[in-house]
Amino acid sequence: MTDTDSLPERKRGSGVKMVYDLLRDEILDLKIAPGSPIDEVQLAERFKMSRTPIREALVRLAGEGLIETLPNRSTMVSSIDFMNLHTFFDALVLMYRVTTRLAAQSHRPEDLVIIRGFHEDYATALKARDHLTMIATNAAFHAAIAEAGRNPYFTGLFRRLLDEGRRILQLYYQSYEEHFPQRFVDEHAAIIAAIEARDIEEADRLGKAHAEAIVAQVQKLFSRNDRLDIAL
Amino acid sequence: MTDTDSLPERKRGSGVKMVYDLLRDEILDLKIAPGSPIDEVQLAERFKMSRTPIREALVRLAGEGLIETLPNRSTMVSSIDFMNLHTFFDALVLMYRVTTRLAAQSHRPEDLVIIRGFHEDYATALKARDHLTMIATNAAFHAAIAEAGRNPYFTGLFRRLLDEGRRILQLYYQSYEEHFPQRFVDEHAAIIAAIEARDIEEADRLGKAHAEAIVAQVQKLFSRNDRLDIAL
DNA sequence: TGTATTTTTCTTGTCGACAAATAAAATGCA
DNA sequence: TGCATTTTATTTGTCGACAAGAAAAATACA
Repeated sequence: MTDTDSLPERKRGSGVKMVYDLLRDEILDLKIAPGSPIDEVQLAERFKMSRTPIREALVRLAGEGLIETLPNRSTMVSSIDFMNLHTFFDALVLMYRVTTRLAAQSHRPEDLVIIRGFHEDYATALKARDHLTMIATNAAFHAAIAEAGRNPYFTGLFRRLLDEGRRILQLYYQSYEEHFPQRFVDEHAAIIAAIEARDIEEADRLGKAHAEAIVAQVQKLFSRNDRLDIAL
Repeated sequence: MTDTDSLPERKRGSGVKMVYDLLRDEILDLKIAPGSPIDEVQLAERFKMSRTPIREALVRLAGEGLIETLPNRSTMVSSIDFMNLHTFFDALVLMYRVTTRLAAQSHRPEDLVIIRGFHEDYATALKARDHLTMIATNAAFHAAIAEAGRNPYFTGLFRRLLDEGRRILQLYYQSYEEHFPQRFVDEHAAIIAAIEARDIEEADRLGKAHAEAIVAQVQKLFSRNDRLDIAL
């Protein structure tokens, strides 16, 4: 509830970004449930600004598929399409491979500093059993690898996939609390090593294996839930 | 100049889409040159509506990277980044492969009808030597193949790449008027056949070859221009 | 009581106006 | 004349208000 208590003064143009960033995080952290309605007026009151900048932020979020807008009617947080999760996984695995591969090929020394930073943040969050931070830093870690590959088209799609993945992993850890795989930290380390060694094929292989391990784990959970649904 | 003379009456909500679509086409057909400034007020007068819907259309175009907005300053058509064309080609070739492959795997009979439609439109435009239509229907043809693959993530990125490709091909044909490759029509036909036969590997191979042929041809031109630039 | 129609309420899409930020022009000064 | 500073002009970002559309509520009617 203490969102914008601090500064009633904002710089011109910063409002949109603020609303966009905050709403985006709330959606990706599942603080707003998929399907929830989004009320422009309510947001305007909350951020103490007019509906115009709110609307612009919403248009941008809609452009990234994070919210859906029914003309003349409501706008709501995009629901997760469980029926077509496989398309998501297909795209995710391919982008893991491509970005890791390109990073091995095109990275510069300074990229590795950033990547290692997120790697350590992830390990720390894992030890602290802090799901939210784990998920966010994991996404940041792989996004940083993609950036090191220096292909904005791949980076753009991959970011979108990682975002969607944040919501799915959030769901995952909510229903499956026990599992905190140290294994993923080790795999991250191996990926960094392959990138640094500029071993493209190895980076590709590790990226693929890493992605498929995550996908398999998530699929295991959801298939279990599927069976449950049928049983009920 | 006779853009919106006809209907001064528009339906609520249609204005944004209209401006968006028209501006998008003008950008992709190079009717507005990259780097050109975009004036909100001017557009508002031209379409006889207030700046609000214009602005929303611009925000969406910016979201797709077709225009660039400098805060508090001007907004202009995105320039083509010739220095990093290779990232574009990398992404394009991969998406050609992936989408053709997936189409061979997942298409339904009705998809082929649509694909064949664009195929014929393309052949017709080629015979008529109508560049603009050629380029647009070529993009539509491959977008239709992507749709048949039924992976919205790939389709989304591919559409973006095909859009950007429209601008580049436009440039290409402007400076290199002679070449109207019948070859591409034949390759399209071969791709359709592979998709229909559900021959995934062949579709992949043909998609890759087709993409690389186009890339090679465009690169040949631009490398020639590069040399010219150096000579001057 | 149940269904069709009207009325009301609520949300969105659009508008015109104003204010902040920047660029351009004008002025001052050496 | 050349440069720094002030003034003006232009353009963007934000605001409050209003009207169109759709959903919900209320009413009429069988």
